[in-house]
Amino acid sequence: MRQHPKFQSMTSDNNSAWVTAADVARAAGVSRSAVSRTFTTGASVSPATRDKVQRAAKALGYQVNILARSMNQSQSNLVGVVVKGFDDPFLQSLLGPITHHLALRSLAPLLMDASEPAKLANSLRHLLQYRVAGVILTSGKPPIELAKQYLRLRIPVAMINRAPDLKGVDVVNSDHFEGGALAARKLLSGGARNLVFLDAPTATFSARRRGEGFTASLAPMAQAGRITWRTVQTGAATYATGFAAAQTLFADPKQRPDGIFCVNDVLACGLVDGTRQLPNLHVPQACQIVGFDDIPMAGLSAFSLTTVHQDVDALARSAVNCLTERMLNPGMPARTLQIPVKLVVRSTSPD
Amino acid sequence: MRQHPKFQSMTSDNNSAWVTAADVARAAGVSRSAVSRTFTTGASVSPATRDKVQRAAKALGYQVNILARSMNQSQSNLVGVVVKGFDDPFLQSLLGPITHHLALRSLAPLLMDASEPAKLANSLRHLLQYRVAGVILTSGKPPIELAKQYLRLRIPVAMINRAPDLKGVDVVNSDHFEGGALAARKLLSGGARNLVFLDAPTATFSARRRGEGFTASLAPMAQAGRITWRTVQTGAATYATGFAAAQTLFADPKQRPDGIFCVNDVLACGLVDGTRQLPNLHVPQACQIVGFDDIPMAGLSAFSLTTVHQDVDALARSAVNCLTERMLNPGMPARTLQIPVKLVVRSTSPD
DNA sequence: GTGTTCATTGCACACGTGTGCAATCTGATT
DNA sequence: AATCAGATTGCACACGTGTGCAATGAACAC
Repeated sequence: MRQHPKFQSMTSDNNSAWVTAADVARAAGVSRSAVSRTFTTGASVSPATRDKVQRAAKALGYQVNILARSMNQSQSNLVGVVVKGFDDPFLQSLLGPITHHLALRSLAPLLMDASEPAKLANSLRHLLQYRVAGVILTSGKPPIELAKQYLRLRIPVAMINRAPDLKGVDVVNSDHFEGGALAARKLLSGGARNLVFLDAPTATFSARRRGEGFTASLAPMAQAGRITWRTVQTGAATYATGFAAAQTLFADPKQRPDGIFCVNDVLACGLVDGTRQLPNLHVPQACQIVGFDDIPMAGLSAFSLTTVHQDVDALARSAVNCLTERMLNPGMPARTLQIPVKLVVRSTSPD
Repeated sequence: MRQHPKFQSMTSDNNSAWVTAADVARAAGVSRSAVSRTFTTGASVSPATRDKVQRAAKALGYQVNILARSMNQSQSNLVGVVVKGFDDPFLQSLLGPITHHLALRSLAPLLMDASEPAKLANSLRHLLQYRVAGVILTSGKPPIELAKQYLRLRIPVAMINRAPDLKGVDVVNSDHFEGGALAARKLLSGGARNLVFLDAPTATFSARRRGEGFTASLAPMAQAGRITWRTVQTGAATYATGFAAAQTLFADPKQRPDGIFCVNDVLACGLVDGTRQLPNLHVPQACQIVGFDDIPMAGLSAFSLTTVHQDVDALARSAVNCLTERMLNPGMPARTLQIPVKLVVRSTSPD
């Protein structure tokens, strides 16, 4: 409820609760501009007035109104963070670093859920209303017409682990291909000769690259006839699916795999758990298992999974970097960054 | 970089990119007020003009500037969500529902990390700058002087699973006491006679209540000398700690517990895993284990943990409810809500 | 035809801030 | 002492929106 002008004098002294720069100025005996400049980095204020202002501000409990500041320069310091649901452990582990690196640049994350694809467009529209300074997409292909709008408005967009198919959008990816290759080489050096790539039907860019890296490293020996390998499609990439896969993978005694590369850790952990139920099947002696992501669960002694580690901190840092650099220089050509991965050897593979 | 007035006519036609209500008004041939009213629920606009405006808005890609709206009514529709780090699986599972229920009321979560206690005060100060419509605290005791400031500014604050020791702040808690009692009764009915409450040193309100409920339910039989029980303090409440606890708990063959209540699931899962390494110790035959929280990991077949389920959706919904009600009626007396818990029986207890 | 009620519309002000411009002040140099 | 350069300050405008108030117009009853 806005105050009518004629009543304003009655309420301006207190009550309205929110302390404004004008209040501080009055208390400190300076102009409102001085207050503004005190709280603006790089502005010209004498030490004396700055001191007076800060003293008064502290006494009154003044906080700069970021909304007003944002409107004035017609851009907020909010960054939209779009996630697909909150169930995926890997995306969860991305959230902390993103928040951290945004905070380092005094940006704040505005969380948006786009679990259903239809929601994504709405999320992006909502973010537009907040005049976000940028957007980090951890999933979902942005609707093309909205992407153009973002581009036209010069709002930086950065995507993590997504296909670099959108012009003008920075992409930060783990080196999924190399990760797949690492997994393949580890399995081979561990003695595996009948290999399986356990894949899920959601054919994401990351998953595809992992598979490509895996099979590329297998190709020479496969062509020489020294190993066999096949891809097994599961249901959704869940723990339960991985658990169930143990049954089917080892059902045929004549065709038992001795090395399995899972497209991600959730699937792999389920598989490890599932193999425990099977008689005479010791991991890693009878069969090695390698996962991907290195989510916290993979490190637990219940699974102790050998896996390909994604550097979530570097992913987050690079994405935020892309945003801030593009904020300063909107015309900058789009980049595609590769973040190195590394193999973490635990108990589901020898050594 | 703001445009100088004399150049404005050169740029106003396009370029500035952001479409304002004035642009829409011009295109639709109506006043700017009409545009504003079209996008304000409950305002008075004729169907004819509303239609013209919406058509023009769509054509120009107009999005209401929420920052400007917020400033005008001197309150944003951002809600601060303060979490302590992003590692705790239970808090992670709270994030989704909170976002969801906020979105239902067209509020957006502004994430703030307060992993170090010192950060908490800063987080709350930052939120003040955003003129947040409310704050949800999932951890950390708010500094008393800042709390007063929030109270004075009539900013609703809701806490989840915290001690209701702050006046004027709504608190939503799971019924930890009853949860502890449920665990005790389950263990007793399963035949346990030498009980242990596995606690962590972080003496949070939730943990204390769980312990109190547990011991209260044990008291009668303990006084009758029919059972024994003790509290065992571990290190930090982590998986590794729980894993290690298995060794020490069963070290003395003369004093082996046959029923253990863990203060949370992470600890319990570690313990379950740890007991697997011990010879001749079958869960649940030799020893039952009950956890608390029902985090996703507890349901995995690797642990299949009997545990006390917290209704995260109800917790989130209630917290958001408290906020919105208090936004409408700031003077409302503070409430303390109890959310029922329920026992989820899995494989670490009989039946 | 006249008077009355009510929905609709436009004007203008307010929200709280950053900042260009001109005026003023400070201190050093000639 | 006079001059000048540079630092500091205040004024006023702009950011984009919501809304009270008065004016306009339509619909309706007599």
